[in-house]
Amino acid sequence: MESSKSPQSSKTSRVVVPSDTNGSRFDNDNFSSECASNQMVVFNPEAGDKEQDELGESRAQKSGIIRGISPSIGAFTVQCAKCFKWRLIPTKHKYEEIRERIIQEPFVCKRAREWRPNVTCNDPEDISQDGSRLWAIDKPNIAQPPRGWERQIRIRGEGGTKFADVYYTSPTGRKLRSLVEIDRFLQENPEYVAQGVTLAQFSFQIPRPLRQDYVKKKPKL
DNA sequence: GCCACCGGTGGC
DNA sequence: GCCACCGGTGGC
Repeated sequence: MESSKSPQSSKTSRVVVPSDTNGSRFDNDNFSSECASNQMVVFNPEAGDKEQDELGESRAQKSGIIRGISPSIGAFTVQCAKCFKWRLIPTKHKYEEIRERIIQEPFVCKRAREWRPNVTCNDPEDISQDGSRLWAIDKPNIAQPPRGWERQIRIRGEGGTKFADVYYTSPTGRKLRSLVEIDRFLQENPEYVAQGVTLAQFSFQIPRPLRQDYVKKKPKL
């Protein structure tokens, strides 16, 4: 019944998930063979912000991350490898720091004490997998961007041919869309190379949508 | 005129 | 078949 999703005015844009359908599928059904602890997610809070009020930290996000940096991504959250609860990460920088070594150092609630002194696996999760938001599963172990550079993820609208785009903004404000462009930029601006910036510090891997039908299937002829 | 966004495709 | 890359363009 869900296979025939009609795009309905995708004009509404944004990346709000239609909700319902299957909220239970992700519970603990089984993140299955895949090691859930490796998965990191960014989500768009657009649809609901109830939980936001209950969390003191989310305030900082609201003014900081959401506003100024990326309208597409509302917040960053990581799943505890032990209890499987989702913990909000207070800053993008911290998120990127965790993501960079998520495989070698799986995230656990205890680590959230860096910004939430007494949190444990017994505390309720910061955010739940209800269908009210768009969840994007990020790729693990992506290098942190060089100092002064910013890596941005833009989630595309539902029904498109692609889920998201990644681009980097240089310290000078230049937006770069591919490794080819990065490489060219570095050649034209050797001072960054002198600072130690290398191509290996960049990745254009995009996250995957939790809902597979978010992206339009191939046209098929 | 610029740029954020989306679609198309060539190469793997 | 997937995805890295880039061209085109509509909205500001």
